[in-house]
Amino acid sequence: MTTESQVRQEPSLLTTLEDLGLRKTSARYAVTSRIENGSDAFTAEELCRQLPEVGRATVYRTIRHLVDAGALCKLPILDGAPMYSIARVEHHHHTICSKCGAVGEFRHSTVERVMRSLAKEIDGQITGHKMEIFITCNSCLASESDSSSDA
Amino acid sequence: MTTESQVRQEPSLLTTLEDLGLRKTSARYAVTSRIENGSDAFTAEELCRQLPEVGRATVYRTIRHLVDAGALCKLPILDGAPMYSIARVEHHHHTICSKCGAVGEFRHSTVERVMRSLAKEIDGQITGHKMEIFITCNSCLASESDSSSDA
DNA sequence: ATCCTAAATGATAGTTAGTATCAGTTAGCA
DNA sequence: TGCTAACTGATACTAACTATCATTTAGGAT
Ligand SMILES: [Zn+2]
Ligand SMILES: [Zn+2]
Ligand SMILES: [Zn+2]
Ligand SMILES: [Zn+2]
Repeated sequence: MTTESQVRQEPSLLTTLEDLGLRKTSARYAVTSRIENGSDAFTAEELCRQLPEVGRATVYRTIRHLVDAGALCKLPILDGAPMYSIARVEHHHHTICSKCGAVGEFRHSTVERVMRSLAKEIDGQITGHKMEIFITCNSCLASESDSSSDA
Repeated sequence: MTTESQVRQEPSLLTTLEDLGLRKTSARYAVTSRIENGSDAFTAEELCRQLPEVGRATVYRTIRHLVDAGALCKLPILDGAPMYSIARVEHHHHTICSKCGAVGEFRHSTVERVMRSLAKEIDGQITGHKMEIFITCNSCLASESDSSSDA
């Protein structure tokens, strides 16, 4: 009856920081809860704006800790500041809506299998990979068809 | 006898710019030939340093034209300025050596096929994808095994 | 060949995104 | 309750661009 889902409660980002041996401060509480309560991917500057009571340096430092710990993904959106999103699954890839910037996470064994098979084709030793799928998300598709019906 | 390779000569980056309706200037000649004669991927700032006679704004502008035209790839190396490399194949992906930054290009139909099959799994409409494989390149592997033999 | 003009250049100033410094504050432990 | 290393945040700084604009130039017209 003591299933894994009961034992392992969702670890908050603040807990992640504690587990790194870092102190539980009010600034860190503010940053991590803002990230967890926010609905989507965000940039460092956005977070700074949303948390004027926390110093910029602290916001950036906290993000860096979380990225290093693997609790946040850093997504390089070309032309502009990188976005961050909570890493919910260990190894995964991202979908990014080119219209609205919504970020999704996915994992598919086929992708991983193909990666392994590429080892033969590629010179040197593979140490990792990254992949982003660019999409127009459903809500952007919906609003697109709205405006096209006006024309 | 008039094979395609004879008709279609390797289009230089300067020609790419001309084809965009841009003028053939000495600054553009300097930038494009430096890129073509350089051996590997480069950053914008590197190019500026190598071409002190060309204004920074012009270097950046020229790079942007070439990226827009698809003649250069812009690679987001996390933490730092993006690197650029000449796009030799239409659609392709990159290998990046984490040790020395060497950039390679590859294309494999399996990857593209998997992408198409992912359409079912993913919400929204796929518009494109990107993929980077991180490697330790052969020359970095060689120098690694050198130093380990010292220990 | 020379003139004309829009295109291009490059010095400089400005912006954005992030890092370093460091005096003051605070968490967590004794 | 006090101690001290960890942490904070104001400020200054740097890196990587981007905007401005007076000056120069490519390339077509004559
Ligand atoms: Zn969207
Ligand atoms: Zn993967
Ligand atoms: Zn290498
Ligand atoms: Zn592809």
